[in-house]
Amino acid sequence: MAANSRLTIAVHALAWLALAQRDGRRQLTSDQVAASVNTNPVIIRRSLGELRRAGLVSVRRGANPGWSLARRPEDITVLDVYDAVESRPLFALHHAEPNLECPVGQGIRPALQTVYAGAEQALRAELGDTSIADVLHETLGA
Amino acid sequence: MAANSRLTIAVHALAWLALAQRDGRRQLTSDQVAASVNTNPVIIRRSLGELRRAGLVSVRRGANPGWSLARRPEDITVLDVYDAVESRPLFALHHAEPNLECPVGQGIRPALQTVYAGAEQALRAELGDTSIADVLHETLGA
DNA sequence: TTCTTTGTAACTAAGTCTGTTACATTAAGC
DNA sequence: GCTTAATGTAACAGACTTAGTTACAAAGAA
Repeated sequence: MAANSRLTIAVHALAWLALAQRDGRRQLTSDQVAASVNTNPVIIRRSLGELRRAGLVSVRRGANPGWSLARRPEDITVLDVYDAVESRPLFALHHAEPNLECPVGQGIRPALQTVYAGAEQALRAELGDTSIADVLHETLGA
Repeated sequence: MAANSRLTIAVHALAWLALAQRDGRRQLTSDQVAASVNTNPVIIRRSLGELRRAGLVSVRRGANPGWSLARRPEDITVLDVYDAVESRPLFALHHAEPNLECPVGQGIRPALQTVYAGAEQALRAELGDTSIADVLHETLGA
C-alpha cells in the first residue's frame, strides 16, 4: 500500500473542484470530493489542507461549507500541487557518511547532488508546463 | 530509514570500480566496495547483482574474485543505473478505482498518465546525459 | 444558538528500505 | 580433485511511509 499516490489524489480533487465551479457549484465538501476519488474523507481533508496552506484552495466553514479553488484552474500548475504535497526529495544520498579516506567517498556527494538537482529540475519544468485546466480538459475531452 | 538511496549506492559503487580499474586494480570485492560506501557488504552484493543482470558489471568468482565494469565508464549512464535499480514508477495512480460515474473520476487516469509519462521522460533524458565517467570526473575534480 | 463540516489526533495495516546473520554455492588456482 | 575465499540468497529485525478508519473538539455562517 506504500505507493505514493498523493499527487494523484490532490490533482484529482482540484480537477473536480474546477469542474464543479465551472458548472456553478460554489464549493464541495470533503465527502463529495472523496466520493469521486473513492477514498476516505479524512484523506481528502489532509490533502486539501496542504493545498490550502499553499494557497491553492480555500475552505468555507459553518453553513454551506466546503472547498473551492483559490485561483483560476489555468493558474494552478501540477508543479504547484507537487510542491504542496511532496516534501521529500526524489533521491536520497547515503544514509551513513561515506568513507572520506576513499577519494570516491570523499567527493561523490556533491557530484551526486548536481546530478539529482538537474534531474529534479527537468521533472519540475515538465510539471510546471501543465495546469489543472489542462488536466481537466484532457480528462473530459479525450 | 525508508528513504531511497539505491541509486546513490549503485552510482557510488560504479564510480569506485571505475577509479580502481583506472588505477590498475582489476576487480574489487563487495567488502572493498562496502568500505567506501560505508554500508554492509550484502547491500553491495544486492545492488551490484542488479547491475550485473542489467549488463553493467561482471563478477569473477573462485580465486581473485570481485566485481568489475562490463563497459567503459563513459558508456554507462546514470539512466542505465536508474533503470537497473529502480523498478517502481515515480507517481502512483489511485489505489482504488475512482468513481466512474463522476466525469472526472471517469477520465482522469489517462490524463494523469500523460502528465506522469512526460515528467518521467524529462527526468530520464536528464539522467541519460550523465555518465559514470562524468560522475567520477566531478567527484575527483571539484 | 444551531448544525454541519472541518481539522486533527490516534491507531491499524500493509508495504518499503536498510542493515544483519547465516549458509549453501561457486570456481580459480594449486 | 581439493582448498578456500567470496558470491548469491534467504530470513529476519527495525525504522519509516502511506492509506485508511474512528472519534471528537473547533469553527463559523445563518
